[in-house]
Amino acid sequence: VKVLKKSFYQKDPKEVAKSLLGKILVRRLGDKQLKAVIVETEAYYGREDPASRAALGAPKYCVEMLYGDIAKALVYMVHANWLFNIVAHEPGKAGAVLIRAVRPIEGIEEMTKHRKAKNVFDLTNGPGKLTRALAIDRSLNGVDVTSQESEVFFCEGIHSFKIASSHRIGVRKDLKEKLRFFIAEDPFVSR
DNA sequence: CGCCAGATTGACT
DNA sequence: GTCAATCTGGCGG
Repeated sequence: VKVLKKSFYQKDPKEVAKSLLGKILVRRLGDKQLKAVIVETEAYYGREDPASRAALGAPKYCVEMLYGDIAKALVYMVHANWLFNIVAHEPGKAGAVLIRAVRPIEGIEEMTKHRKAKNVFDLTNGPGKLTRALAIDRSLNGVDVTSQESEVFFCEGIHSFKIASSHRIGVRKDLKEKLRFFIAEDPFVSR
C-alpha cells in the first residue's frame, strides 16, 4: 500500500479536499483493518472562515490544531457526533478537511457491529455515521495519518471518477465559495 | 453552575 | 418535508 505523504497535506485545504476523494481511509483496530474509499469532503479555513472551528467559541484545542502541524487527525464533537478532520494547509496558514462520507470496502461486518444500519449504503454516508462505524473518537485526536503504524492513515486509491461540488452542508454562515466536494453519482455520498 | 450553540441524526407527518 | 434528542466546551453570573 502507498501511504499518502505529509506533503500531500501541505496545500490549500480546498485542494486537499479534492485530492482526498477516491483515496483509501484505513482504520487499524487491533489485528483488524477497516478500509473505505473517501467519497465526500469539505474544506475549512482559519479565523477568516465563519464556519471554522477556529472561529470564536470553538474548543481551544481545535483552534490550536487548525493552525498547527499538518497531517494530523482532528476529532471533536458536534451535535453528539464525532467529526473526523485532517489538518491540512500551506505553511503559516490554517485549515482542515472534513471527511463527510466514505464507501466501505473492507471490514463491513465489523463496521456493522459499531453502528447498526438498514443497509450498507446507510452505514457511512454521513460525517457522524462514519466515525461510529469506524470507531473514531476523541482518542484518535492528534494521530499522525502518514504512518502505517497509526490507528488511522490514508492510502492511494481509485482515480477515474467525476468530482462535483456544492456549498458546505449544515453550516450557519458559509463562505461564497463552494467548499464541499464529492464523487458524482456515488451512492455513498450523504444526502 | 446553568445556559446555549453547533461542520448531525433518526424518527415521524 | 419537519422536529427533537444528543454531548461538549465556552461563556456569563
